[in-house]
Amino acid sequence: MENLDLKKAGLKATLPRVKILEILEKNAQRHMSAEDVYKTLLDTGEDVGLATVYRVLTQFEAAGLVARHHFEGGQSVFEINQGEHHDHILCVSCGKVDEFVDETIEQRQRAIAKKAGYEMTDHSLYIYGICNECQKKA
Amino acid sequence: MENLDLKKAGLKATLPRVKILEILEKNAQRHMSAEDVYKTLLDTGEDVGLATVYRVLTQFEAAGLVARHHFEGGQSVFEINQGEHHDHILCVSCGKVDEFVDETIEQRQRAIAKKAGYEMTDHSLYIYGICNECQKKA
DNA sequence: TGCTAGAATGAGAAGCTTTTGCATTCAATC
DNA sequence: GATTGAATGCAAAAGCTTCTCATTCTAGCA
Ligand SMILES: [Mn+2]
Ligand SMILES: [Mn+2]
Ligand SMILES: [Zn+2]
Ligand SMILES: [Zn+2]
Repeated sequence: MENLDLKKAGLKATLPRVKILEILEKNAQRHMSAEDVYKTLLDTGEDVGLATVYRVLTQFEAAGLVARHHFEGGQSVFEINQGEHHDHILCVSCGKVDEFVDETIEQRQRAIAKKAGYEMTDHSLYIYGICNECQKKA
Repeated sequence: MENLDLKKAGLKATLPRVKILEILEKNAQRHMSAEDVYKTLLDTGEDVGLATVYRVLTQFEAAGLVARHHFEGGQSVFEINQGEHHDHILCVSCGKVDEFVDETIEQRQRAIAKKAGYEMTDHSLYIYGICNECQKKA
């Protein structure tokens, strides 16, 4: 029940918020731009404004419900926050996105931050390359 | 002599290109946005258009003369490409930027890409945190 | 269940960064 | 110094995101 998650996050259970959370949970596409979410809403027959999609996604981010990523090439993309942190590897040719967790890297990052005198708050790591299928095509 | 670098890169030694390369080499600020470069040009009395700054920086990037980074929060920033690749750690409070190289992380990234079936072309790693000075202020 | 107050929404305008079109200017070569 | 294609400047436009404000809706309570 999405309403509970929203309540827990201190957000009123409005129709746009419920629907957007639903879309992100349904996971048709794990990483979606605001525009993607907006189009999905329209396809579903929901009449929600794009501005609201942006507002809601930002609120979800602040509430910790979703994570925002900045993949190369422009728009922010969002994904529902379930389970633990992970990083991404992307195909620059077809746009495929894979996820990974590497504890060694996480550790090194913490060490680097500490050594540089920073109190680490966040980090972002993207690996870009050509995926298997795209290599074959070339 | 900037002209040589430009020639080597297959670029005509035009005034905008020479001046922009100069600015990036002079290193007043290691990581500059197009706007930063533009303002510096104006301050120097050079009458170069912002569009040209963008065009030139993109050409420099393609030629390998500069690296483009996407720090959190908007504009692309550029830095002259001297020496080897490095990654960045940024203060989310004052904007300070530090650089680091970690061979362990570089290695792990290559391993991850390989394992995922990607031919790695690039990667970007940003660590965000609160720097020493900003911690004291808080 | 009906009301009310305040929060949330939709539509469009606006904001920012970056790119593009085009007439003009310039760098390189002869 | 003249020639020619490349480079530039300006203004317009594009793309993504945020903001404004009148209207609608949710939550809480009578
Ligand atoms: Mn992900
Ligand atoms: Mn750097
Ligand atoms: Zn691919
Ligand atoms: Zn700081």
